[in-house]
Parts: sequence; structure tokens; C-alpha cells
Amino acid sequence: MTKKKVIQIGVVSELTGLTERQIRYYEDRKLIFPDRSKGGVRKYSFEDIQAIIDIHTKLSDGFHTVELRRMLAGS
Amino acid sequence: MTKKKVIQIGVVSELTGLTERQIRYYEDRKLIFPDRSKGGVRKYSFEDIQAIIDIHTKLSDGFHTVELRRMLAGS
DNA sequence: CGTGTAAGGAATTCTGACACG
DNA sequence: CGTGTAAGGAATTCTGACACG
Repeated sequence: MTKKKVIQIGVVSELTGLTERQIRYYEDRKLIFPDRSKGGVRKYSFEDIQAIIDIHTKLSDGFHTVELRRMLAGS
Repeated sequence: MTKKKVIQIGVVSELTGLTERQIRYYEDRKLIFPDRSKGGVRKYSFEDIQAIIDIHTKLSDGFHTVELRRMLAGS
């Protein structure tokens, strides 16, 4: 485990300026790995938030999620 | 502002081992000051969590909330 | 491909109150 | 006093799908 995952998606959305849809999609693409509450609610860490920002920046730079996943693997 | 208040009461409850009732009561007694989302949901910082633990410890030591509030003022 | 949205349901939180003591 | 609980409502999140392209 890296850091405490205690932040919900609404707050992550505010902090990153991204929509919940985008944040959930990055998880679907296996770029981020939030925890889940018993009820299934996603919980993020501040590290996750930073990763999400990085992901979005790179997507804006023209990268695709598949490439970003490879970058994750090769680190 | 001290630190980012992004954690919801359910997580605070897990992290402190206290009930939501206790956490809300400490706020009612003006010992902690969480933020609120637009919808009215409480948001706590890690500092708040530490404060909550301290409060509960002192209550266990026999102090009353009124005394704890005075201790806050005199610091 | 990455993101928007409407849809219905489920998890989470909120307040005010009654209870004990 | 500090905390438990049942009650009803409201805010938040979840999933799967259709859309565009």
C-alpha cells in the first residue's frame, strides 16, 4: 500500500478540475487503482490525484491511454 | 486555512474508531471545524482526525467538552 | 478513443428528537 | 454530559448504455 485512500470522487473532481466520468474512465483503462468502501464507493489518495492530473496532461499532449499504461509498466 | 479538508465522516469514523455520532457531537461542542460540501456534507482534514482522537482521549481522561474548548482558546 | 449524458438504484450523510442518567 | 438509535429526507456515487467520431 502506498498512501491512505480516503478521498471520494467528488472531491477528486474538484481538486483536479476533471469530471467524474474522466476519473472513472482512467480507472477503467487501468491507469489508477482507487480503493472501495464496503458499499462500493471509490476512495482515492493524494497520490492518485496527482496521477490523474499527470494522465490528463499526457492525454492532452496526444498520448493514448494504452501508451500511458505501457509507461506505467516500464517504471 | 490549515490543511485540505477532503475526508468524509465515514472514513473519519473508520480511522478513529469513533462513531459518527461522537464526531458530530465534538463539532457541536465547537471542538472541531470541518468544511461542508455544497450539499452540506462534512469534510475533514487529517489534522481534524488527529484532533478528534485527542479529544476522545481527553474525554476518557475525565475532561468535559467545555474544558477542552477552554484549552483550545488558551493556546 | 475519450468524454458527455440521462436513468434507476444503492450507499452515505444530514438533521432533530427521544432516551439514559 | 456524552452517546445510542430510529426516522425521513437529501446529497453523492455507482453501473451500463447510447452517442459522437
